[in-house]
Amino acid sequence: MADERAAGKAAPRKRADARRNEQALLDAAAAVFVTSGVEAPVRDIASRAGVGVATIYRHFPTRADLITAVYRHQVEACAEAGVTLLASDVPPYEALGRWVNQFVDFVATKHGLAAVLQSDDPAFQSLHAYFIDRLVPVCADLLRAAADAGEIRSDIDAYELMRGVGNLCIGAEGDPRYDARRLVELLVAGLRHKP
Amino acid sequence: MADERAAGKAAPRKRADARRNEQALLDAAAAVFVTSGVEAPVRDIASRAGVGVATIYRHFPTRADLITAVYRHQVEACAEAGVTLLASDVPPYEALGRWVNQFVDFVATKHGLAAVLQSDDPAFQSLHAYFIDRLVPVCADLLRAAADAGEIRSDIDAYELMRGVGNLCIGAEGDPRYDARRLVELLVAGLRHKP
DNA sequence: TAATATACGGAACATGGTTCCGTTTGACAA
DNA sequence: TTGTCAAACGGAACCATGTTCCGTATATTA
Repeated sequence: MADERAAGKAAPRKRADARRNEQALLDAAAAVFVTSGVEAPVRDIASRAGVGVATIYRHFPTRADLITAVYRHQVEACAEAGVTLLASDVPPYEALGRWVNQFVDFVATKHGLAAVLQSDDPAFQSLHAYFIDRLVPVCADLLRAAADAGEIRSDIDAYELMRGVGNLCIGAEGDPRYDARRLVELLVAGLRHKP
Repeated sequence: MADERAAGKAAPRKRADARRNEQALLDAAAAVFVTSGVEAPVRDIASRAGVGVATIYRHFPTRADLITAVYRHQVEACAEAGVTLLASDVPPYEALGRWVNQFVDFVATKHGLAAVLQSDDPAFQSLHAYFIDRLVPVCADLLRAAADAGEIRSDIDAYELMRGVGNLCIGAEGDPRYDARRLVELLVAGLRHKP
């Protein structure tokens, strides 16, 4: 957060139009993501924001940066919710289950987000990394607590679980026969079977 | 299988070069899929087969048709293995588990196949449909047998389970920290928890 | 108000799927 | 064997999308 000051140089104030456009882009992207999914054409986002395409790249060097920026708040909220749950008096396994459900509710409602999170397209690597960096430690804590309490098996890695849950969210929209929540519940229930 | 004869008109024998090219394309596609994944550029497949790109579309109207053709044998084998397992004296839940593992071994080793199976790109819809049509009924039988034997809960649909398993296979290659087999085991283990 | 760095827009480029069209060729009959 | 022609072919052309470049416009500050 204090990165630029830490670098020792006073942060040169951005031009007003630049700040305005950045916000317009975030708003436009958020709106377009809702209707067309996170893989919507860049041009759509640009025109919705009333700017040229280059302006997107000027503010968000990679597509992943834009997506990250749009969802940053929610990812942070999710991470914090995990910490809160862990500190609460909810039993560890239930805390884990609730937190995972919250994560699923977040991801599964963002059209295409889950797919892009697991995509091996290098353009999305940093997005994947951000989610992993931010959420895996939280998940690990919840997982450890439940394991320590003897409620679940202890041979599953938090990274692996997060990937699995993320994968289960793929295509969760638009197919009434597929309910990601139910499958994630199944997966989490599987944790209770000690090997 | 007897479709063209059923239509009443004698099947006009294809030209020799056409048959030759079709086979060359299947071979080339199989080889390219191994090295570059099923989303390899069409041009790569064409040049590997020594034909022009249009020849691909002439033989396989959609990309999905090509992929289907390449993997048809293995999908059939998988379906038949399920039938065999069901008829064997392996206990139903174990039969289900074994069959699912076999499916995972198949899908998770085909780079990009799992992702494409769940893609909402209409170009791949028929591929998705083929897998579903062929495998869901088999899965349903195995699932029902296990449920009837009281070994698992009975509120999970075969379609949903197959989608879940397929999803868990996404990105299974190239990430040593993610083992699709282990997660699928977890999911299947979750079936034993009666709700 | 003038000078300049900053930011901008849209054209241009790269890549990949798909279609079109003029040319080639296999099959068959004379 | 050769002539005919529908079948099949190759690759250029077309379209969509991500990304970069460059000439222009403008916010800022002196």
